[in-house]
Amino acid sequence: MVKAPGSEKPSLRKGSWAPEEDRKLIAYIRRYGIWNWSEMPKYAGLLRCGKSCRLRWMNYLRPDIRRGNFTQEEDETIIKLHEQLGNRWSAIASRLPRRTDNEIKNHWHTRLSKKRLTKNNQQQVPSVIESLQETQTAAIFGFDEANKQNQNPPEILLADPLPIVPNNSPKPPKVLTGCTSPSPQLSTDNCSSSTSYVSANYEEIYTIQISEVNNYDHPSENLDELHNFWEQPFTVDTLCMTMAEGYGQEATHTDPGFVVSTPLWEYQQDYQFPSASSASSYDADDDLWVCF
DNA sequence: AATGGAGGCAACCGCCGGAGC
DNA sequence: GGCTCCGGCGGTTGCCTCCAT
Repeated sequence: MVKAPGSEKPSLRKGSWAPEEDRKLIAYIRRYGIWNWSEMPKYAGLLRCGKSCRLRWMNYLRPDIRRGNFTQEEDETIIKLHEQLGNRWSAIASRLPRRTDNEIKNHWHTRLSKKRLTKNNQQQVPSVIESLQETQTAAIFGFDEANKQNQNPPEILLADPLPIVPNNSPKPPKVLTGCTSPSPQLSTDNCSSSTSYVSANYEEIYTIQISEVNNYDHPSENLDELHNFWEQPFTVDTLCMTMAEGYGQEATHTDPGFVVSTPLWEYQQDYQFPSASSASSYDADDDLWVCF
């Protein structure tokens, strides 16, 4: 039996992700959201399995991930939670804002388990851990009154950064109602030194080229619309599609219906939202800033 | 400067549970 | 109830970098 030309499945790539692949994945998710991991690679022009894409996004490319060294408070929290929960890394990660289970797991195996072993051998119990067991850990999980600027936002502000398309949708939707990747001027405070090209080239990766988007084999895409979207510079205005845009209208961040979800806000903390004129408000239920 | 070992971490693998049919 | 698909999770692997020799 002879296979028809082109009928064979292309072999899937494995191993480290190239910057090009990262850009494609980010561009696609920013455009269409997450609708089906197993189908997504095909449309995004990636020779990767869906699981690989999901892992890459969840553990590395998501804009709301904090990277870099763990603080002592985080270490102590992990140790404490590990005592309570065991190896349930996802449960532990859910208590540590912006840290992934994979990162915590690696950190545990490479640093904390040894550290803990050493301490146990010395028959010592860290006093800080004891105090943590007795007191509320709000200072770790939310704002610290004494040092607000260096703390993570409250957990409630860290909603999923991207619109989720219902799984039963056979094709990506034409229009999204939100787009919340970070601005290019990311803080490098939390980036690890040089462990990965992504840390060093984070900004570059978020600069998506129009040609890459054009390569999407997407049946329902309007390329002109795509051109317009990607030709715009990265600004607060253009990073956020608006409800008005959903109906084919132009809009800016001051227009009624302008919506920005908090992950973007998180990266734009020096941005003056129009709330100063009481024309907008934060909707905690939907995790959005809305203009009126 | 070359090399080998150790550590760190991104990514893979296999399993499991839930949803849909 | 059984099957399939998909997403999530934890264990593990293997590559890369750093550092001591």
